[in-house]
Amino acid sequence: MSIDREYLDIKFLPENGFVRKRCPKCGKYFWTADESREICGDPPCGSYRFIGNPVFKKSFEIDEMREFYLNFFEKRGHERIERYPVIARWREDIYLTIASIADFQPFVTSGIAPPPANPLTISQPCIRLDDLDDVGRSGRHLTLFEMMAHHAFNYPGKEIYWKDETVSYCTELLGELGVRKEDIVYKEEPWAGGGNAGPCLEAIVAGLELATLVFMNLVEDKSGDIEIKGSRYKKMENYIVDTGYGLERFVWASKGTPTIYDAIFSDVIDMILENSYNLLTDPKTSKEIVAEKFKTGVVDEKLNTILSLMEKAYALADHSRCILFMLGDGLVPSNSGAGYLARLMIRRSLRMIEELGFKLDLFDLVEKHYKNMKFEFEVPLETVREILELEKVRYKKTMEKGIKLVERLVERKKKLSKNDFVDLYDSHGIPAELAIKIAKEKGINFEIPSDFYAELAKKHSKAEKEEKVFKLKLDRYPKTKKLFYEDPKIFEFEAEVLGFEDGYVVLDRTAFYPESGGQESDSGYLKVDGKLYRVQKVIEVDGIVLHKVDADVRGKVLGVVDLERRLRHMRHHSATHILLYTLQKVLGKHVWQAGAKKEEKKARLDVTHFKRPNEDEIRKIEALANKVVLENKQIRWFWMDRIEAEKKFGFRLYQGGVPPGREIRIVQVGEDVQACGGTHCSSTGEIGMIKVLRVDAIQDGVIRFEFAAGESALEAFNEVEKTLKSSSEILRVDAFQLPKTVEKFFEEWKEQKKEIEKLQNEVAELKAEIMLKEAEEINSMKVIAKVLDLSIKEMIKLAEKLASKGAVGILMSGGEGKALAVTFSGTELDARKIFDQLCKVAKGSGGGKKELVQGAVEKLLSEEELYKVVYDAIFS
RNA sequence: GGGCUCGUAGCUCAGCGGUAGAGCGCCGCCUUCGCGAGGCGGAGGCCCCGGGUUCGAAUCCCGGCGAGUCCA
Repeated sequence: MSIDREYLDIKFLPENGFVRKRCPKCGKYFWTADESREICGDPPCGSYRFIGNPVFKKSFEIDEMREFYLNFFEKRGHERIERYPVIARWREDIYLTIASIADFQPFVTSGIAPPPANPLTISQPCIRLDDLDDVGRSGRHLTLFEMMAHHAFNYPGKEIYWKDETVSYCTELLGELGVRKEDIVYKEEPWAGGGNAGPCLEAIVAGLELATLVFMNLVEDKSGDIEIKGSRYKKMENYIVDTGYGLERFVWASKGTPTIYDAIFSDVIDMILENSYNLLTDPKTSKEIVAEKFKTGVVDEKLNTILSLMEKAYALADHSRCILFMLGDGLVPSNSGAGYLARLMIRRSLRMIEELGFKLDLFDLVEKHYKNMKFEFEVPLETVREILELEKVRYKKTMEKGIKLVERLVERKKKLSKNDFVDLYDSHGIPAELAIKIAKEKGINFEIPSDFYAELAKKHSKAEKEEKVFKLKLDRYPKTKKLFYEDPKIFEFEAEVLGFEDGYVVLDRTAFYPESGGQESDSGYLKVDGKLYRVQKVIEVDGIVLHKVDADVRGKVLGVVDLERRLRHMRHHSATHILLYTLQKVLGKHVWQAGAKKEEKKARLDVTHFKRPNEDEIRKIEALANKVVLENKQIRWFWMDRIEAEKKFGFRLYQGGVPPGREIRIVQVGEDVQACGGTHCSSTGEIGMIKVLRVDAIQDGVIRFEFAAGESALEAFNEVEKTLKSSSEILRVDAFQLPKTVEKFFEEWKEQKKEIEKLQNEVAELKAEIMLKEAEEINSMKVIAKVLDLSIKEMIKLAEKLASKGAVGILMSGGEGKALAVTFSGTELDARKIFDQLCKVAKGSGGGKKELVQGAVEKLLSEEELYKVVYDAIFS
């Protein structure tokens, strides 16, 4: 069925008096029960008609509206589901939760895993930063909004409900709120997102799109036969009701306020207006000006300043709400990755606070939202405060530095090029507007170059990286049986060779652990007919384990895993779980794994945290981790249904990434629970001990812990001890005296260096005086030509003194395979000319200035020869 | 994940192949009844670290460490 025809089989619509029309303005089809309606009414084909004229029979607050909605669907057989975090931990393809359906992609929507309930209803907070610039200005854009939804997941042979019921629910819900069906427009608008697509009806009331009813039955496929918004899709076996009802829009429609912001967080807006120095009018007047704009679309020029500030106040109210969810759900601000989105929002807010002259803190607004919203967050408000405080300090520092930079630039160049503007923003974080303001204060006026933003965009548009694919055809092999999952302590096994592909042996079963989850692969050997073949590397592709071996082995083999290496990996892997658990305990719930690697000699764990832990914290972390080791807790692993595991343990499971499939492997180390495919010790005691080796900030917001467990820890200790010992032997002091001794030596070294310089200076002065006395005089110039045994530095010093006393000449000293030379002149004669003359006699090169030249020549000359060079230079 | 910028005196920075500099701060002296201010003098540098190129590197190239910033 073509996508256009997908709408024709919805019986509910014609049965209830809806007719299909085509909008003459936008050319799109829509359904209406009002026979006189000609246009779809969706802006720009129509305008908002509910402002000052609410469309519901009563006005709702956010909490009431949400409860009304969820209750409506609960009464109709849907199970209510708790919200998911706004940071999409269960997804690898997006950072933020952008829709309620995102909660169930990709495993539920693709049919691999069952939904947590079916049908279900939820109100999911979502963050979208695509229209960031419109927030505050348009009156309707938000960065964070709640998408209320009901979802039904249909499978072949098991349908819950489909299009008819969905449209019927929507009509009924709106009816209960007081909207006549004649006032609803269902507009046809194909939908696509997150790898899925399908036909969709937008429910529009009084010009406002209140809900989107998506009938998701397509999946992205390069060879698919349906094209939507530039991508190709094919039909899915299962089909899903994916609805989205904008909670904030419902509240807005129920109140009819000038903007959506006034409807949902008016008290936060009041807090901003009442505390902003730059908004000189009283809040009431300011609001009336805005109301006027949205009612008539016309604004008095003189009020533009107030309007622009009001837009900022609205945006700030919005941003602070978004920040609360970002930080509350555990996002740590950073200069890269998902954390940058948090920093972006915080910086925008801080800028607006400055522009408004808001005298309270960003945190005060965040706290106000927190108190209003009654949401639960994993990260405590106190941590949010600390993070915001740090970000504020950082921002101020950047701005101060930037302002000085612009001032210097303007003073020196007296102008700013387009490149300067681009560079200031891109490399130093100074927006063009600010640069212009600073330049103005310096008395120089600029405009933002017209193509400034285009230039920025150009700098950042780069070709997409190519996909890395393993080219081998492995379809014909069955998935390898993984013995290490049955027992991680199987180190010898018998297996059958199934094939040999490009240097890799495929077995029917294996105890070799392939590289994954940051754990390096096993090594060992395969024994065939008494011959040994080294297994150098083990990888896994689509469930098939590949063993890198030099020879094409066949038949039955005995596999022997390198025991020592594997045990070390297991200790490091179990230790990683303990360390992460400890870090979350000591530093807080915002700590998430950002990467990990387990090797033979050491392991490393990267986690999100907003500042470098101090020495005390590190020792505390280390001590607690070792306590878990000493308690010798049991380590267990088991397979579990993915959705059930998520329900029971939360998304904290997905520290090391999101494993595919319906069932996931859970590893429990003491109190810590994670989804993990690695091999582990059977109890924490087997780890022996955990020693933190070093702690680095690999980027803002990400801290790297390098550590060693078991015998590797011992080796690490030995390494340090060895270094300490050899150092202390050199200095002939006890190791404990090293810091004091080294400091003493360093100080002495510095002092002596100074002393030597002083003495050299004095010596040069004396020598210069003697030489001057002995100098020959030609054309009333004192000429000196000497062969000495001095370093280049000493000669330069000497030459400088001679030149300053008005002499000219050459100093020369032997070097390895060459001769060092310095020419100098305290007269009109150019020392470079003397050096050029010198090079005519002995090949060499050098350079300097008129008074002093240094360089080297091929051979050492005699003093007579040098005199001649100087004469020639004088008389040529 | 990718791009860009920066590491030089206690601080803010200049220098960008040819003997390490400025302003502020610090110390001493002069001027003053004293303070402020001014004048004169001085101390204070592994020019982030390690390689390379070069007769010569703070300066150019490569690698590392540290800081900052923008984009996805």
